[in-house]
Amino acid sequence: MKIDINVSGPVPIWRQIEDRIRRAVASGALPPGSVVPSVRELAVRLQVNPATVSKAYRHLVDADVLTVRRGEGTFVGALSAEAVAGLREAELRMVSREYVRAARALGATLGEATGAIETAWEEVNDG
Amino acid sequence: MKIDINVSGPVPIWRQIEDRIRRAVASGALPPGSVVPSVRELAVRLQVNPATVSKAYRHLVDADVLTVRRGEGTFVGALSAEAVAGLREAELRMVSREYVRAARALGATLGEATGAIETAWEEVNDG
DNA sequence: TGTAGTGTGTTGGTGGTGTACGACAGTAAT
DNA sequence: ATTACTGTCGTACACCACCAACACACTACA
Repeated sequence: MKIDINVSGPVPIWRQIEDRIRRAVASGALPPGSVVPSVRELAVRLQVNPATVSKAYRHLVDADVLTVRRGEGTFVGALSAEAVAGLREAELRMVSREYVRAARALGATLGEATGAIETAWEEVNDG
Repeated sequence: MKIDINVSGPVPIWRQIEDRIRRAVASGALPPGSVVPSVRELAVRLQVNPATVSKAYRHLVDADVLTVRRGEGTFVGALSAEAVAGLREAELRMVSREYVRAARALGATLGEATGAIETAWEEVNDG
């Protein structure tokens, strides 16, 4: 469980946390039923207020991704394998579309767009 | 010159405008020396305040992408062809890395990542 | 030559939304 | 009871977007 956030920039911290957790669940790195870092622990690790982390968790609870047992901790919900797979596919589709939109705006061809991905694939270190 | 913005959502309007203009310049749709829509005109078209557009333009001026001739209008700076190409490449590299980071976080393979791009390429309508 | 008119971008003041914080409340175990 | 953990509540602050008025440049016309 490794999370790094960008404090500056337009996207709120709690949303960054939400996205990371959601992706971790979708990827299988956080299996259903497993425990996620406590609000305080993650807050300390990210140099952030507990309430900020709590807000991200709450959104994920509303989306049925996490469940909270007060006084005990926060856990990944009891999602079926299909639900996890669907979550993953939906996430991948979303980021793909976003990238395609940007690439088209730059006047890139499909080959150029995928080529840029292959190049970036080497450069980006594993999370 | 066609711009659509998302009023809701976390990313500020002025930053959306900044990104669109920058990409238009990088793609060659807005050649060096050409005139960009006036602050007022774009403000009316986007249903937005002139000061908001002005803020976006000012950022692009600071980045040497645009130049302002007060009383006359705002123009794309006198960038060389290499500068434009560099701008385009930098932009493409940035969005590529962002996508790769997300795809890796989802545990996707390179083939799956590029495949998702190809799928999305068909679905996304041209800007 | 000067003066009004229309175009341009810019500035100070204001209201509102939402973030991130410090302090608080609840629960389990010792 | 007390301790140490959990998640949550009210609030100050920052930032965004709006509004109105401003400063500058060119043109038309008398």
